[in-house]
Amino acid sequence: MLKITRKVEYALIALNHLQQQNDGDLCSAKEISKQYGIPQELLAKTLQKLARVEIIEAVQGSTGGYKLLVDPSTINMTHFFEILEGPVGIMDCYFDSGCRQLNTCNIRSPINKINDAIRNVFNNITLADLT
Amino acid sequence: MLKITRKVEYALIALNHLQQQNDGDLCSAKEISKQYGIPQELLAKTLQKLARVEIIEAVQGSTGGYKLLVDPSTINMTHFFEILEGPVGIMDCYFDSGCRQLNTCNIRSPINKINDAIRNVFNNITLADLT
DNA sequence: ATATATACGAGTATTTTGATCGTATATAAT
DNA sequence: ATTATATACGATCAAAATACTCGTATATAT
Repeated sequence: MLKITRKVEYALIALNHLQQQNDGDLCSAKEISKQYGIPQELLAKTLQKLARVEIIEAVQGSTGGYKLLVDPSTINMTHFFEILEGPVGIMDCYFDSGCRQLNTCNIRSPINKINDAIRNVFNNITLADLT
Repeated sequence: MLKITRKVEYALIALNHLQQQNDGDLCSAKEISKQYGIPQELLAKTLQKLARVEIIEAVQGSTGGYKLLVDPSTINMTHFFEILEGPVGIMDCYFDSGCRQLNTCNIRSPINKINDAIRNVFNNITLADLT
């Protein structure tokens, strides 16, 4: 309950790693996956997603890899999580409307307050806080 | 990601309901499950757990049911969640030690800070805030 | 050409969560 | 006493989410 996924975990580890590189230095998914003992393909997929939204830059080819493209202090965790996993909240009813209990639900308002509080926590933590 | 479970959701709905009863009035699991459209057996199991830790009282027999046993403002969400689901945190490494990445992990300290922030949010919300 | 990198859709495996079932016990009402 | 209806609880089954892998394509330095 209330756990982040491996995908997010791996992304955070990788971004921390990229932050510690000298400017312009590339790191491959293989390299990172080996160093931290995480599955290469899964990490690669996640980094590809981050490359698509231009948080990191992907360089193809035999000496390719990834490097940071933005100032990490400008990316907060709510934003980051939502790139990888969709809306941040402790219940789905907050976002979509497929809930059969919606009409009779007696905890919507407090749940919304909790959601706001959680999102607020994540809004105030940036990628730069990882290091 | 970061979702509470149905078990917890159902428990919150039920406790909200119990809070609205006149003092001493019992509600059965069946009654509550019908009113909010939630599975009776699952709700019952959850209420049994809460009865075991004496947050609610269970009365057996044909006119039995559950009623609140404590002042809801004395039970915070961290405590409540942990009764039903174990340790509150966005990653397990914070609690147990089965993680193969522990030694090489480069995000332990920031993860711990996030955990503390999340737990702090839940520490400051009580069952009484549900109503 | 070869080796090695990213790109990405499809597919499989595992784990977690959600829900149900069977049986036992308690108790009010008949 | 019997019946109806409650809780108690372990076991089990089903479904959904998550974690991971594979195959194929493309890019590029050597």
